[in-house]
Amino acid sequence: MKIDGIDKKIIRSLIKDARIPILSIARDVGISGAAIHQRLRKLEKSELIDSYQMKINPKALGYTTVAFVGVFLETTAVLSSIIKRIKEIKEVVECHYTSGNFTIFIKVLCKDNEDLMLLLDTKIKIINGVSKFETFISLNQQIDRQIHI
Amino acid sequence: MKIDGIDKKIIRSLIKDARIPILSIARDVGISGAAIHQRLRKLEKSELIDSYQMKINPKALGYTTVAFVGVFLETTAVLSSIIKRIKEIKEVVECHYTSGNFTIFIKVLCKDNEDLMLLLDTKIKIINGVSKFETFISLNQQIDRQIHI
DNA sequence: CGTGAAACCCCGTAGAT
DNA sequence: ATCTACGGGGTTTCACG
Repeated sequence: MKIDGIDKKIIRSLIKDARIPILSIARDVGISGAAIHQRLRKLEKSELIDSYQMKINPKALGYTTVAFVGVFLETTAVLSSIIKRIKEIKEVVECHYTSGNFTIFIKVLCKDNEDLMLLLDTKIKIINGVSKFETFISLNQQIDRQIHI
Repeated sequence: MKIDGIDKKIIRSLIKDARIPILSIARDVGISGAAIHQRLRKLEKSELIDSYQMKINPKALGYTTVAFVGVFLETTAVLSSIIKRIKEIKEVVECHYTSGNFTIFIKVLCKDNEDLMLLLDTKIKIINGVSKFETFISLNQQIDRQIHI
């Protein structure tokens, strides 16, 4: 998959604002709307474009606490059934199977620290196969971006 | 900030596909385009909507390794200057100031594990004030979603 | 890979309910 | 808060270079 300078400009525009009109990109770049359209179709088919998403601001919904939880599993634990249980926890936004100290690693959003404690206590701890976990609370997110194009 | 069922439908549509036409949402929901338009304006003003973003698939660019790095800082370290150095590393997509075991916690995307080793060795380790760090490689991401609406 | 034209569709606003 | 209507503009496809 090779992308040229024009593709990069299209991608950068749409990363900044996914709802920008193609014709507006076309004017910026200096080629016709039809050409941008054609390139976009190709980029979409190439799987370089995963999706176009509206991004919600969790703080506006009262979710002010971001935390990472490293989970240790018992050797007898069945991963797939644990993942299934974790998926049911709506506060979980990421879940990774990891090498390193932990077996799985999750990112959660909670309304406050008390809700986080409650979540750990009533939703994580009780999952069968979870032996222990370690929590890291994000006091401040300094960087949030996509891979550089 | 109170949102009703119609707002939720609008938000869910746009999380799934940020480029969907307002009129298409209108037909789904069963009210006019003008009404959807007005609701969207309100949602945007409320800061519930952070942005509309095209999401890139890093794998299509050859970035196959996802890792988290917990960094310990020396007590004398100046946070802001360290963050500044970290921002210059293009593979870093998230950076959090955390409570817990680590001082800062970052998420990185690399082409492969060798590139990750190189990054840790030549870009993280050498930052003034970094005393040590711990790496967790994501072997598989099982969940990637936004807060549930 | 690029173009412009044509047909179709959408957006944003205005004014009424 | 919703509607219809409208004018300006956007999207998509096409034949062609």
